[in-house]
Amino acid sequence: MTALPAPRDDAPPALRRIAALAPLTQAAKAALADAIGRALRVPARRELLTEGKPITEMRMIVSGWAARARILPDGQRQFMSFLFPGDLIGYCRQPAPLAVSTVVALTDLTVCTPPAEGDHPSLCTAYTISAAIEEAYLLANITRLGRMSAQERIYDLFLEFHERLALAGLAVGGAFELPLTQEMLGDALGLTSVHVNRMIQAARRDGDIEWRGGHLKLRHPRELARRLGRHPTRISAEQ
Amino acid sequence: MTALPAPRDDAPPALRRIAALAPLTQAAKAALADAIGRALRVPARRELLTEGKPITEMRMIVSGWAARARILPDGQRQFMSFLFPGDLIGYCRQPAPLAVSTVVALTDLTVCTPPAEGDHPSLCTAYTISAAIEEAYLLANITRLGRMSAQERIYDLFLEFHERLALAGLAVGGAFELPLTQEMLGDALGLTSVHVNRMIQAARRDGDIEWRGGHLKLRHPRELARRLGRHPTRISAEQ
DNA sequence: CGGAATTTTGAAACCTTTCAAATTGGGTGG
DNA sequence: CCACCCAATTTGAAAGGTTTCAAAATTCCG
Repeated sequence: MTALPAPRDDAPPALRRIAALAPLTQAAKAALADAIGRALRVPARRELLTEGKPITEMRMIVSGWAARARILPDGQRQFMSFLFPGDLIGYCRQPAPLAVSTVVALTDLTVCTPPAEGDHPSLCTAYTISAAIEEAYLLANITRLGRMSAQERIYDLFLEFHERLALAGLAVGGAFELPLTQEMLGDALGLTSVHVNRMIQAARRDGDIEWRGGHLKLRHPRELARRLGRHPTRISAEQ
Repeated sequence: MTALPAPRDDAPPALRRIAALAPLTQAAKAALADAIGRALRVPARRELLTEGKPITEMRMIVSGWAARARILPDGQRQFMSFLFPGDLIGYCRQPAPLAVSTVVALTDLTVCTPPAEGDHPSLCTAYTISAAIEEAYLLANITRLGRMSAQERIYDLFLEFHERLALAGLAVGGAFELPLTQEMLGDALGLTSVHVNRMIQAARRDGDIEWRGGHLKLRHPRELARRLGRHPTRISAEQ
């Protein structure tokens, strides 16, 4: 009896995510794995892109969390979206692109320079799908900010984290590492850290979440999603 | 003495906008003008795309206003962005795309099917730039919703309208046609129509705007932009 | 001209922010 | 291994901005 080739659950999260977006050829997988193997460290707080400055190179997050942000004249900060392993940074198609948002490392990161689009058509498809998904999450953030209460915003963002991290194999059973401060959550949700804190405490009291030591567990992700009327993000009819 | 070819200020606004994004070949201009000439009417309130449904064809707004929207389970509506003459609808690169937002006609529209990307490389560039600009305006909306007061949101959105309409030649001297109800503004700004109304009245009292009969005039656009710390949207170092 | 949609007004309730200060927690050096 | 320090979390009270719910006034359109 011969063993079937087992699905590689031990593949790097970044590779897992990209491979989940579009079927990759063996060559494309190898090229991406190679790039990931040569990833470099970036310390927390460092900017990978700065709003208004030219974008010279595409990057991919290999490990850690980053955020797209805008800084207002008065120093306030607004996060546009979060970036996880497998997410692209500076993927643009127009000539001489300028960054429309700053990208900042929220934790210590490792980032790599993924294979160029031209080299592997199957990777090109995955990059395109990745960009489309990212736009969908921008829209989700607009809806959160425009139409949800503070409590709903927090739950909805946690569910988004869960959905996205699961794609890279980084969330199991409603639980995942959450290396954010309550102030960072506030920067994403348009709330003060004080109010985020109060709503988190309410969520704990209600038995909806556990969050200690950088580890978050959603007690009833399904039921929470139902309460919020939240649907999984889909951008393509395929698969 | 021979007359120089004068810039065609009488070109259709949609063509003006696209031509302003990237230099177009004569053939591309002709093809686009031809498409615009065969535009069709779409009545107000009609949906041009529906969230979750397949996208079959690309469109371009020739005249009128539309919006990208999401409808929540409880019937609330959130506008993601507005679409003006020269803006693209359903321009996607991934296979079998599904609409991530509904697109609804806010006024009676005319829309056309613009030339496919493959036919004119210069148009492809313009489409790409158009998509990048649209993303920048999504980010602007996130910042508005997350970090601005009601009054600031209204001013900032009006300045965005001015900037975008000017590109198509539809705004002069700080004034333009604004065919929105205060409820629609609320749907974009995450506010109730009642509060939009109160803030609009305050803006009138302060002498910052005039708005009657669908016609809006910003009294001091420059000074208003300065007060808000608003910079023009730039996505490319070229031009 | 009539009816529907939109704008306007008021008062009270509600959610979120603000400002400060106290407490907790994690990491570092002695 | 403990003490210390800084960052992050937590708490309270008061102020503030926005929503809610009606109802009235106005405007637009057929």
